[in-house]
Amino acid sequence: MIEKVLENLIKKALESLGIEGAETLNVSLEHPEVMAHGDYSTNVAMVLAKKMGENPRELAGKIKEEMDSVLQRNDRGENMIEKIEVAGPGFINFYLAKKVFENGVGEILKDGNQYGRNNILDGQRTIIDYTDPNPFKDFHIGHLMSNAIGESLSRIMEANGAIVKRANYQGDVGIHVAKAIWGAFKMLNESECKKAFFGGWFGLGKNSKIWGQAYTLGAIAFETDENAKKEITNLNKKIYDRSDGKINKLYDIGRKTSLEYFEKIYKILGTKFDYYFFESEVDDLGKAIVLEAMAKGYFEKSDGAVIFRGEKYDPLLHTRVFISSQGLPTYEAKEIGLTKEKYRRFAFDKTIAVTGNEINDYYRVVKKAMEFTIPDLASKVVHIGHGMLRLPSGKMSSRTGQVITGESLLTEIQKNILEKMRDRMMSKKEKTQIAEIVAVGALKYSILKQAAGGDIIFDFDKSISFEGDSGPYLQYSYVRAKSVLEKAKDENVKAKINKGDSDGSVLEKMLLRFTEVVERAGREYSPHYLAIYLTELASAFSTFYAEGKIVDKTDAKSPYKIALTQAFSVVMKSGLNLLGIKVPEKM
RNA sequence: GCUCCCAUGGUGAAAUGGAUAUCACAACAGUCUUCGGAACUGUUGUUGUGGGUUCGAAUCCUACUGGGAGCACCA
Repeated sequence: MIEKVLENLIKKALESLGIEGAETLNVSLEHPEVMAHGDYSTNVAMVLAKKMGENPRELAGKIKEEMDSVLQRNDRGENMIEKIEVAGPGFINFYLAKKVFENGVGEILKDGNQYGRNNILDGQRTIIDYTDPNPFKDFHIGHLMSNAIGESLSRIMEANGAIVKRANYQGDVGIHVAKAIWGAFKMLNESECKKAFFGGWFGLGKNSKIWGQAYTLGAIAFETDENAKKEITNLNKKIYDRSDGKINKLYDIGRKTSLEYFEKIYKILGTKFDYYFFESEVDDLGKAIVLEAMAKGYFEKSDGAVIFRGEKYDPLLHTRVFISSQGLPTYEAKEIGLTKEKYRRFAFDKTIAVTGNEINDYYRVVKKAMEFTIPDLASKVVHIGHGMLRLPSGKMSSRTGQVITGESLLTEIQKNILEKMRDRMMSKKEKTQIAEIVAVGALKYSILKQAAGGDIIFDFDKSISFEGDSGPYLQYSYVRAKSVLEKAKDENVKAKINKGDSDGSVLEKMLLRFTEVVERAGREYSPHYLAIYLTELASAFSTFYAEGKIVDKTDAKSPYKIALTQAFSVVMKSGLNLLGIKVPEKM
């Protein structure tokens, strides 16, 4: 809104100066890094000066003079700009009038939890595909990472006006399943297997742990024991064609308990998927599409396998196998089938897959192959590769059993938080619930605060801090605000915005930037802009909070301060919600 | 070997080609009869190396050094 006003002003000033061609220049209008430099700043003079061969500062001065006189001619009562200054090498800085902030705060209170929502994506139909754990294997911290990013992106895109469907793509067939089943048969004796067939056995959580161990056993044997390798390959075939009743039963139980266990985790994390896709339902489709394209010459046979020569189209791509020499579709072919199947279920304008970045290079090959196999969909496919959660000791591997499961990590964090809460006067049940919200918040924030592409070095003691730059810090600032509002209610001081109340504080300025941050986070698929913003906002509120009493009957500005506090609580709650983080009412 | 990604205070990170490189942790020095101290204020300290483009470079180009990932039937 205000950006439009400023852009128009710049345009008018340039027109009256007779400067042409400014439209095509790369002119920016941005917030100066230092707030003392004003609310907005433009580099238009510096860009133009280069083109016109003039001194940038002098030109900035001329443009500023012109803008001042444009403002004079306009209705001064409606003027939203307090002053304009030329600074530095030729920046033109704008300082907004108090009433802009007062109106802004009023708008936040009026819109409530709708504040910040916008329509820049205009109903764009979007599928976001994330988490993607494999049944029969552990749900490890890498899956937590994909989930945190995917869920947050989903919410941000929704806030920007998209229609979002959440999808989860899981590998329920393949050699990893055979490894786990093989391991399970080795680990369990006759009677345990019998019990397993009746679905009894251990609790749900433990059951999943058994599968993780079974997988590790099978995976190691597969690499070190030739006999075992043969048995597992054989088992894999039997799983595929469902020819053995005993195996089928164990497979069905394993698949079911795995998926139920994942659901439990999604509930804690706050994700509800609209669609589930399984490899077993897209592999035939993917294979068929590839074979059809091979007839047209886009794929070729090599050593019995069907391959795609990516380097033919782009030197940065390479050759990949899409159908193995055994005739089984690989990940690449399945991904094509998946995309087609996604579209069949929900005709999307865009589909976004969130996965680990180790597949970045071959996703590029797959995308190129899509241009030939499913050309109408290929341009709608976006891949976001996130970094890995690394342990200080090195890479995580479920093959060697060196994993931290998502569950154990969350439990550990929750324990720390409960310890911190031990003096709180609350029931044990309430404490546990709050600790869960805070634990999930701490974990998600530590993932979302940095740009998605990079790795996160995961130090158990340091990464999950409850101070400063952390999820609990944000939740805590919200709880404090709520506490203030409680007191205001008790003392019957109501929020009110009077003309001239604004003092142009950092808190006011930050509050009004929420919408543009939501837009940017959506445009660049980067939740971390939001996370960073919320931390700055919380910090501004904490400073404001410490400056003096907010609720004070003797202070004429108290109603405005309460209004600010309320606006803060609204924005913080919405912002955290967009990160997929819940807010407790106390903690 | 080839390709891609990355390198920012002691540590972990941020920065749409813009002004004095921002934040947190740690360290040090302070604030506390309060609306919740999981807080606030202050101090110290940073763009891997060499060239180049630009009025202006952490950001773009180039060479090097160091790290990570990928490179044919796993995903």
